[in-house]
Order: sequence, then C-alpha cells, then structure tokens
Amino acid sequence: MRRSDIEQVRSLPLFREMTKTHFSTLMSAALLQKFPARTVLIREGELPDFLHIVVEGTVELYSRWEDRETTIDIIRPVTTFILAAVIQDDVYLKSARTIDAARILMIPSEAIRDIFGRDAGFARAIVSELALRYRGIVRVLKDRKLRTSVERLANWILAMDRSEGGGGRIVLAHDKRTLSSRLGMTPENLSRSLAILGDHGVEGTGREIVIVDREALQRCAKPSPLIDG
Amino acid sequence: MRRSDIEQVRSLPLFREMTKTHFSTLMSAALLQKFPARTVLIREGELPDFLHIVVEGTVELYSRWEDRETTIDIIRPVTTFILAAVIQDDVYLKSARTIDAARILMIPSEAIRDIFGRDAGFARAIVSELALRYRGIVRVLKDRKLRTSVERLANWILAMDRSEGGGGRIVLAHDKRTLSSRLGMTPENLSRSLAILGDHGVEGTGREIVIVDREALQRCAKPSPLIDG
DNA sequence: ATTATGAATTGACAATTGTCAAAGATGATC
DNA sequence: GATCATCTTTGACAATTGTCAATTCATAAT
Repeated sequence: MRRSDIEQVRSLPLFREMTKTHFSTLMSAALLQKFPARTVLIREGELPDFLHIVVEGTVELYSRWEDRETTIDIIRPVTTFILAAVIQDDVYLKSARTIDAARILMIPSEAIRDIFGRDAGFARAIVSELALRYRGIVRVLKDRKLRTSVERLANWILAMDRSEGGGGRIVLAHDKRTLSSRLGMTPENLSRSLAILGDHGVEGTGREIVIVDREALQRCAKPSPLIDG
Repeated sequence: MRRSDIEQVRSLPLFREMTKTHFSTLMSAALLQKFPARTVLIREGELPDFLHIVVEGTVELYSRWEDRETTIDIIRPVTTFILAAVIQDDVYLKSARTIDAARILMIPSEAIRDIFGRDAGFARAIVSELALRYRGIVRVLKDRKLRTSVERLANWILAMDRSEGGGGRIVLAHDKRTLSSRLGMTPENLSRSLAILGDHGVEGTGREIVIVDREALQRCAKPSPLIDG
C-alpha cells in the first residue's frame, strides 16, 4: 500500500479524529486488494466481514428484487461504504461491484467495532458519518418521490457539475445505463430526458454533458438545498 | 410527566444504556408538551432545537418541493425522530406535524450533544439508532425503486400485520390519503390498488383491512427480508 | 481500414401512474 | 336522526414511464 493512499484514508473525516496508534492498528489489520472491472465485492444478504474503502476506481452499490435491479449509489475515491452493516453486524442490504478496475481497502469489521469502543474520536466520527449518510439517503428519497425523471436528471447535472468545480462540463465515469438506474429510470428514458434538456441549456455528446445555459437549466431543475445539498 | 412515560422513554434502546444520572439530567432538561391534531412541530430548513420523542399520538414526517408534498414516515409511540439533524446540528430535511392530538417529549439538542460526549453507553446507542434508521431508509428506497404501487401496498399490509402481531387484521391509525403519500401514490391509486388486492386475499372496509388469504397475498407481494425487514 | 461487439438512440406501443370531476360513503355536530 | 363537511371511491382521460425492436453510434480488436 502506498504512503499516499494511507494519507488519503487518514484524512477522511472517519479516520481523522482517532489516535495515531488506533489508526495504525486498523491499517495493519487491513487488506488492500485490486479487483478487475465488474467484480462483485459484496452480496446483499451476507454478513459483513470488512469495512470497505474505495481507494481507486468506481464502485456501484445496487440491489435486486425478483428480476429487477436498481443502482443505489455510485462511489468514487476516497469513500467508505457499507458502514451501517458493519456497525450493526447485520446483513448487507446492498450489493457492491466494481465498475472499472479498482483498489479497495478492506478493514476487518471486528477491528472497527473494537476500536470504536476504545477511541472516542473514532466513535464521534462514526456518528457523524452515519448521520451524514442517513441525511444523504433522505435527500435521494425526496428526489425520487417529489420529482419527475427529467427534473431528477436536471438536478443531477447541476449537482454533479457543482461537485466537479462548476466548470459547466461533466464527463461520466461510467455507463449511461448505470446513471439511468441510479436516477430511477430506464436507459431509453434517460436518452429522451437528455434530449428534452436540450431545450433547457444542456448539450451532450457521448459521455460528455455540457451546460450551455445555466439559467435555463436552473429554471427547469429548481434545485433545493434541502434535496440537492 | 407521568412516571410510566419516563419509564417508557428509559426503556427505549436509545436511553437504556446510559447512566441513571445522565438520564435524569436529560429528563430534567426536557419538556413534555401536548399538541392538538394537525400541528406543525418542525419545519424543514430550520435548525434543530430539540430531539423529539412521540410519547402519545401519531406524527407525520413529510417534505415539500415546489407545490408537491410527500410523506416520508409515520411515527407512533414511543419513538424518537429527527435524531440525525440534532447530531449534525444541521437543518431539518423533513417537516413534522401531528396527525391526531399528541404528547411530545422534547429534549434540548445541546443536552443531547453534551451527554453524548460524556456517556459511552449513550454514544453507542446513538450509533445503533442511526445505523438502524439508515438501514430503514435504504429499505424504503429499495421498495420505491424496485416495486410497483400494488406491490408496495401488498408488502405494506403484510409488514403492518406482522408488526401488529399477525392477526390478519389491520386498523389504520390515520387517513388513507396519508398512507397513499407514504407509499408514494395518489389517494385515487391507493383505492384502485386496494381493489386489485381484492383478487389477492385482501378485504377492506373503511379503515379496516383484513387478510383473508395470506398465501395469495404473499404470492402477490413476494416480500423480502432485505426490503421488508 | 474493417469488422465485431456492446452501448445508446429512436420509434411504436403498452403499462403504470396521475389528474380532474362527480358521485358515494363516513363521521361529527347539532 | 338530519345535516354538513370531509374523505373515499369511481370513471374518463392525460401524462409519465416502461418495453420491445430496429437502427445508429462508438469502441476495441483484428
């Protein structure tokens, strides 16, 4: 594991507040693994062995029911995932798979739960993280229940642009199919929604989406800090 | 405040593990208030002053965007709500209002955050609670993204019945309108969905729903522990 | 450059869900 | 028990979203 990776993990809110010693304990118990694209890392319904952290690459969290499948989230470095299952020591509610080749840091659940009991800073950080995640999902649920698919896409573009620095140009890190599933629509309808946004200041070619008229897009998206952060 | 109320609050997972002293401190800082039906307790976007606990009555958590409104959750005694906002000391993402007359215990956010830093048992309990809530909302999101409205209703009936003891008879504690919003559909479609479930072992009159053929309903609902708990 | 593979788009259509208006049922009040 | 207000149901219709099939496009391998 590279020193810079360790530093990045250490700088995560989740690990920033804990003692050096405890952090080292976690890191020495951890495994860093490379996985090829499209590899299933976690299967919903199984019990958690590790807390996972995407160090490099992209990971999709998804779920199935009967013959349907939906993307819950798409995770980029450096981020932890499935913390709640580890804390609760209960089955995963989501599956996870790599989208492209990825390096994943895996910290044994037991070690997490152990240090959690002994490091107050870490405990606080876990609380913050869980609260933040909880609120994140509330936002997603509101987005889904209160907006049409075109509105969801419009707001996603604005949010994505903002998180990329607001340059007005987004490059997808993955399939449009995956994006459509994350946004809760079919690939066909994503296509059509993008076409509709052509009348509202959005241009797209391939994996690139450009905001050519932000005002117009905002009029259409009507973003809200209580949904879009 | 009645002694039995205090005992009920104390017996909540959130407060069970803390020291007697800290619990007393919280309780003496707390207010117990009665509210009439349809009273707004919390407005999304405002900063949290109190952790709320429904001691009696029913509370609806809901959210608005533009001219639309949706029910996020319906809360019965004895349950806390909006914990995540209190912990994060950040704006509410949901509003709350009473459905019928309710007694609400309100503990100052500051007191919660203070004791959280000094009582390890309480801190652990908060983590558990947050993780549990997080997972709860993941389930709701999966339900919404993976199922049609009839399927959501069918599974809601099964889940509700189970939480009421499995007697096969449910009495709604509120409007059908509120239920429809919680399930993510219009009142009209709830009516039609219930009518459809007539062919799948469900009978309803007024606020009463009876499962007359559980097998049939289960065939239609296809409940999953990873969504319905 | 050519082909082959999978992704994305488009069109036609179907299913689901929402809207509006009216009628019917329910429950509280006098 | 009659009346009023509200909730629920029903029907007709519209909008949204999904499905299937065909075509186009992009990309990577030969």
